[in-house]
Amino acid sequence: MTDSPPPSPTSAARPRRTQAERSDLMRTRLLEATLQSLAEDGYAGSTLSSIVRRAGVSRGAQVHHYPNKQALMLDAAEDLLRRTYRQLGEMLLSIGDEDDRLSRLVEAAWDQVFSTPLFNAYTELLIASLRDHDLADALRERLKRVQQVYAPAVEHYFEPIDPARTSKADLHAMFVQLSFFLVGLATQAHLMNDRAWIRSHLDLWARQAAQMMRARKGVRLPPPRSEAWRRPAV
Amino acid sequence: MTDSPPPSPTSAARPRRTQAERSDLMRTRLLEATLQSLAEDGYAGSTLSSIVRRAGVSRGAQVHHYPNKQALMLDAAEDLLRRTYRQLGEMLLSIGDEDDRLSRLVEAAWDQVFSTPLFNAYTELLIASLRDHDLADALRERLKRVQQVYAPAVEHYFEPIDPARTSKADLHAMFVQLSFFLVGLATQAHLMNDRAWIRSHLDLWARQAAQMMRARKGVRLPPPRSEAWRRPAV
DNA sequence: AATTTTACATACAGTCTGGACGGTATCCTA
DNA sequence: TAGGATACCGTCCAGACTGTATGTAAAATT
Repeated sequence: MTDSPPPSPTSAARPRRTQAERSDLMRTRLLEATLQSLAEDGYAGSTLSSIVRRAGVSRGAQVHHYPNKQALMLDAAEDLLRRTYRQLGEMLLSIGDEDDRLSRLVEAAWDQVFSTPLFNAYTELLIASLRDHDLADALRERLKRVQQVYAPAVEHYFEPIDPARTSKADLHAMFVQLSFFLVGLATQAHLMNDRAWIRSHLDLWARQAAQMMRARKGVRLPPPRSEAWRRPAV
Repeated sequence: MTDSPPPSPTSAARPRRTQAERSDLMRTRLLEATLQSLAEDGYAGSTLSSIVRRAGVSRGAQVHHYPNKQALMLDAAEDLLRRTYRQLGEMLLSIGDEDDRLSRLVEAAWDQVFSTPLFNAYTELLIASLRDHDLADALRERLKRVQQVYAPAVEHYFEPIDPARTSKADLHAMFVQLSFFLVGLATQAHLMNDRAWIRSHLDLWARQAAQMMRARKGVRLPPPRSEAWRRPAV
């Protein structure tokens, strides 16, 4: 996958870029600025003018790549979910193989994903999707992908304590529930000015989940990566 | 607390309204329209023009009672939380004294509060408060009140199964967690097109909570109402 | 090297928003 | 019942936002 700079060895002193390079770079800058803007200024506050200003490009560049605001937002949502996707994967890999895997996981999820500014952008898109059905479709579609990464890892790392009482479906449901809890927390954490308080709630969830499931013994390898994992884009 | 209509017995054929009556009615109409608009059109979509149109009043009336948009929104938030406050109270009273009080409660909370359009308005205000600090202050303040209604009811209706393992604080925390879960659900339910799926998640929470707590036996009276309950306004 | 296509820039048009203002109707008080 | 206060109305205005139209440079194609 290492692409060596082909025919032109004087790439250092080359101001010439291929069209695709120019486009890619421009799109990247626009998406980055859009997500930052969403996180900082919210959905309504993210006007095209402000995004372009933030990205340091002209208004014309944006309109060239994205014919209207919705197109930009859709692509930004796409990009955001792909990032979150990767981030959740890295988070899963970062948790060790100790017995307190549950509490480690929930804390890592909060620290590395749900409490980050980037996740604020997701929240904004989420609320906006209540009324923008195209956006809702895009989010729904991508959300399935994220769950595909999530799901196999659950069974890889955890098992029911009492299989008679707790089904595998329950196990998965627990983590879906966790994600909802974390989303709810993310939208209201700014009203609860206590950091330790949040910790204690994360811990409570872990203790509570520990009554239904436990970490599998001797699991040292990371979970199998789903097909969708590697695919770079749609 | 029953206020008898005082000196004027000919109130039926009286087109004259007192100034206070006029103001109250106007404010009520504006707040009602604002909350409806928040729920249907979102925070950004709730412009003064649209609100005024929805309320069927003039632009001047609004500006007379609320000098700027923020004032209107703050009062609307106030009103919304007071309504939610009452609604949660009624919900608590509506649950019976059977043993499945837990699952009844979580379903009632979802059906009667968190899944309603009115709660959408709350969601909008919540996200808006991420950037509007005045709004955040107002919400934070009022949220405490709601929790004051919530808290005593918890201990009134439920008790830990194993007091050695589950503290009263844990009990309360469980319900805080429930509310966060429900908020998270409310913001994403439109992406999960399955009604039964939601039910099953509510049920899972109840089953899970049932491992830590149980309904107190023989509790037939409603919980003691906190001071804040009756107070009509700030 | 000429020409076509793509990437980017600037200027402008139409719409909408929030707030201000001048005027009128209704109510209260003395 | 007269005069002041309060409630309400309709319009105007400056700013901002989105989308479009037009122009220029850079790259690709022939």
